[in-house]
Amino acid sequence: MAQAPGPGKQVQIAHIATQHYLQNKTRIEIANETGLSRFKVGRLLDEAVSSGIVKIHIASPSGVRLDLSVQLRERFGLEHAVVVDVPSDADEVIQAKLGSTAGDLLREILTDEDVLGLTSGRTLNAMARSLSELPKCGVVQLAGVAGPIQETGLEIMRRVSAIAGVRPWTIYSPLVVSDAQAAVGIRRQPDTRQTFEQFNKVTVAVGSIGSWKPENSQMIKNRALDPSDREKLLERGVVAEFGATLITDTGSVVHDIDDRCIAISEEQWRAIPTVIAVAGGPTKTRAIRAVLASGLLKGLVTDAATAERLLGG
Amino acid sequence: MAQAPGPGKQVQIAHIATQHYLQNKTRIEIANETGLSRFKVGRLLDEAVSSGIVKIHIASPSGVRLDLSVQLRERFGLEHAVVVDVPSDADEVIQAKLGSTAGDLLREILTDEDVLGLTSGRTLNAMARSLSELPKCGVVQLAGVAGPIQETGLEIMRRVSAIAGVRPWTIYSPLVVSDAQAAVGIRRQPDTRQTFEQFNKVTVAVGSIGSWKPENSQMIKNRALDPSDREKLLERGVVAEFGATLITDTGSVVHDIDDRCIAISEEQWRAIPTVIAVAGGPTKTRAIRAVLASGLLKGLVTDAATAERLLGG
DNA sequence: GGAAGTTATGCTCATATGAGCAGTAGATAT
DNA sequence: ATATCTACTGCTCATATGAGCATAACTTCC
Repeated sequence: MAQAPGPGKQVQIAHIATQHYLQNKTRIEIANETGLSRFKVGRLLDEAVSSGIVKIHIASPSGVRLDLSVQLRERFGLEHAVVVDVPSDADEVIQAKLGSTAGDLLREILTDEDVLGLTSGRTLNAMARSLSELPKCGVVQLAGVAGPIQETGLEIMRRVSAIAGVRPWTIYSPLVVSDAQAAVGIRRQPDTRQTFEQFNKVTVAVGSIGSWKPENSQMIKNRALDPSDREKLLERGVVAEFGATLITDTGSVVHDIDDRCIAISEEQWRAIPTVIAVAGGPTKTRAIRAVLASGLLKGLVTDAATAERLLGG
Repeated sequence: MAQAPGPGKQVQIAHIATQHYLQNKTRIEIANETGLSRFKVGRLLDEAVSSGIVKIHIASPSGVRLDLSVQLRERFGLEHAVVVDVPSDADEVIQAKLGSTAGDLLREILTDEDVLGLTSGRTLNAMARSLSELPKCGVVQLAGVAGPIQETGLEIMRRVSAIAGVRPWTIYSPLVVSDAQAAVGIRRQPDTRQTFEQFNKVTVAVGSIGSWKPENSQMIKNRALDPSDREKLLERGVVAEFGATLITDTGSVVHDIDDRCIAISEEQWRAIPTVIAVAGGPTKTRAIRAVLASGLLKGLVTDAATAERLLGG
């Protein structure tokens, strides 16, 4: 019956493992130097790993949590998952870090043949602020203005298109309006109509996620949604919004107010090859999980604590 | 000009490295699954290691410091080097741990075709106490009694030979005597003479190391050595003793009192295929280094702090 | 826009390695 | 001491991999 190896054998294994794993010697070279057969060297190397003498792990030398990123990507079937450590749980700090990370990811992904679509939000504002260069790609606003005027999609659009060196396709409208008729009127305006016509050309889209439960969203605060609207939507199970697309815990899309939103539709999201959400923090976890469940996403940029909650649940 | 990879590429590398190093997939399997060439997968795996994304290290799951053991073995050209952590720097604690580790090593190494030679000392006494089984090998005492009666080679000999199930070859004599004539007389006694005749049959020897500078030695306290003897030997550069073999910092053996010692000679040590010293602690480091420099040793059992001092200096 | 320099890719062929197997060695039971 | 069982070793042959090279792609300079 096999026992735990004694100290002498452990040191022998460690010595052979050092030569192979740290000094890149082949099993045959090690066999020649030690007088053992290459089969025996192979078995000792297998034992080095199975016994825990050799430890191999994925480190994160640059601040990107590669271990969590790989797990997130496999768990949720994503093409891009980037998880970063953040220095604090404050929303502003998380948004700044996620924004700059998303900017780094975009610089890697985009070519001048892409058309970039953007929603609004503070995280995307932070991303826009961190960017210093982009290829000369198209830039399209995917949704009307959700929040207060100093953090609007307009500012994001201005910055990003200036860096890319192109004219932006913008939407001078709120995200939600009072009724469907008003929305029809807005969509009919020439500039807005032309921007909407660009939606089917978008190849890479980046959006932030709004949380309805717990409430951490610019859209839910929009005055065009009165308290009874909100109540109804919450009763229908809405916990998240992505652009103006409302999503429940199970990933179902709620279409109740589609006709009065000035934004990309669910169907149009699904037609874009690469859709990346940038979101994090304790209050956003449920909403992120809901959007992941919807199948809309091909990518996610988030913080480590959120990734752990997503992976743990 | 090559830059640090962006987050997307880092995650790609981490994903491929996870599949290869942690899930044991071949480069060809990974290439098939990712659509990359096997050459590209190979290059990314190389980059995973060179960039620090993959970390491989030698761990010590069992308490034997394998990393230090391998370094000691390579640095000093030893066949056996075993380094263990000890819970404290107290001599008794170090001796107990080193003794039990030496016992584990002996159990691994010895067969019933070996003849085991032993010196005396508290560390070997601890080793003898830790043993619970040995093969039926010969057991030979290599040196007379150096220290106080309750920690003599006699006790070690009794225990070890009882465990091995054999009659021991003993030496009922002090390690050093007053003059060469007395030594001749002692060596002429039948039992002692027969034990000396066994020295050339010893295949594995284990000894502790006495330190003369700083003073931590049973031998130096022996009354047969008067103060002027000690003074002279210290002036000759003696810093260590192994059995009764006196050694300087450069590894030279001092033969001044060989003729009045009842112990194995330097020449006889050198004829033994496997010689292992068991010693540690702050006061023994210089002495251990000296004995290593002598070339007498094929093995060493020591503690981690001592190993670090030996490797650092 | 074209030339020159640099970086990256996929290839060939020799070498390294793995998996299943037959034979040997060691351990246990009688 | 012998028989039986278990563990270990070295082998064959198919597959995996590496190193140097030629070619392609990309970047920089004019």
